[in-house]
Amino acid sequence: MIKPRLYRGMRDIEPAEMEFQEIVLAKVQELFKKFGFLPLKTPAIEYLDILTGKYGEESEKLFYNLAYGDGHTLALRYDLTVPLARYIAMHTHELPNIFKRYQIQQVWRAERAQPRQGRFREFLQCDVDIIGSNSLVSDAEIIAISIECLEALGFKNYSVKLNHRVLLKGLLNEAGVHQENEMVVCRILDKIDKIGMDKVKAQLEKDLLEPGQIKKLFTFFDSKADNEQKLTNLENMKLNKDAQKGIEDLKTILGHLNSFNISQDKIEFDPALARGLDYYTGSIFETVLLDHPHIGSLTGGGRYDNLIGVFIGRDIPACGTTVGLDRIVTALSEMKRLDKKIPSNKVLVTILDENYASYSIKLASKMRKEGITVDLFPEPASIRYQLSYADKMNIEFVLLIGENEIKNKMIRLKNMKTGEQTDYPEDLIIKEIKKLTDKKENGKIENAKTP
RNA sequence: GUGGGCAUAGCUCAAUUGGUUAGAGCACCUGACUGUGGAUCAGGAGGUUGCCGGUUCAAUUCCGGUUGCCCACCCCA
Repeated sequence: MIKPRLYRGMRDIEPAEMEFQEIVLAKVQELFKKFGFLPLKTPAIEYLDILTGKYGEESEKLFYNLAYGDGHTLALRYDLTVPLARYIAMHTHELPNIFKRYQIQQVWRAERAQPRQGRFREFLQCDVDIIGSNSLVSDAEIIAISIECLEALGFKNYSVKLNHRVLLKGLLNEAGVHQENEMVVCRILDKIDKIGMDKVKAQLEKDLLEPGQIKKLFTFFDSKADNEQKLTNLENMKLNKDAQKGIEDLKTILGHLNSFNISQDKIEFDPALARGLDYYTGSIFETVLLDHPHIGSLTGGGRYDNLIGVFIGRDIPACGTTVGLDRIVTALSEMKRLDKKIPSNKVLVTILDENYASYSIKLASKMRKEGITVDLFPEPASIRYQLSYADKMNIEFVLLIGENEIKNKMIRLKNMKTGEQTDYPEDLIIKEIKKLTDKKENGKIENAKTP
């Protein structure tokens, strides 16, 4: 015998959770379509050199590398953005000048799994990207779509953090931070919210920066004002070109977001936000749940204007975000929005007698043609056995079909909730069932807790 | 990758300072109920106490190792 087990970070998504995931997925997908995005799928496996050199050293340690007999070096995709860039590079001439695509597929990362934080080694990402435009309308639209996504799923207390890579670079330059220290400094700065200003200062002082540099840096980050004010404050400092470019971009994006009718208080300009992936070149953003900080970001993205160029030697601007579907489901289930028992509007058609199995099959088929969801019991068995199944499956309506029914030409309908049983002539039974299940379906829609 | 905790029935957990046959609830199966589920009652099945070694007359309990899981940090979706 082989002990059944799962590789760490992998999980089975069981029927109840899967049904829930499908509801969430349908909403997300509908939204992407509404924004005019086209679907795309790419393979799980890519050549290793397609993936390397894009994410940064730390991330690339998390690739699942595949050994294969023919000597090719392969890996499972780490995200959906680089495969998209590869796809664009292979099809530049056929694609429209602006290409908006959404993609919903799994990605794999060999990091330590942590279910409570919605963190797995295999997880579902929903990406939306706009390829081919420099316009900051794209950045704003991508942020708008992330927000609409969360709104559609019923999230309320979230915040979109927004920053700009060029601005960040400019600010670090102003403070004289060496390039090799940039990432480390960013990472520490990022923790201002979590561990507080003083601890951050202490960490920076520890053989990284001079007190003078730290003082300078904090003139940029130490601000409680609103977005507009923060940006204006920075602008008034007359900083280097990079910083100014970043500020200008962010102001423009915030302006467009206004036009998208996105309320400004959902967005927080955070000059310390860095984000991990190397390929970002402009705006960067992510969303977090204020009540569930341990879950980390639900969405994250930014502008990456020279990623595609890596494959064709000519830059094509691009901007996009990913929506972390598994993480969203984790968050919703933590918020108790996930109803484990999804009400069923199925009808169970029983087979009580082997001799009349064909009658049950035919009736089930007829009902399905009428649009009724029918679960046909697969074998002749005792009523007890089949009713107990219906009970476990939360099925409300059961059709009893056995010798009595065939002889009397009456089908017995049992309501599992009330225990009531009524006999209907063959020609009326479908109509009756349809009436009952339609009613239930409507009630279900009216009463459905929006996840 | 760093730190901490846990490991006993399918699940959730008991088992006195180390002491006889490792228990309970839920779930499962059978019957009361030969055409009626949930409720009740009676019974049944289910275990190499993660694995390997050590200490001891005796280990679920103590020690060492190992594997797995959980939590936090890091990073991220």
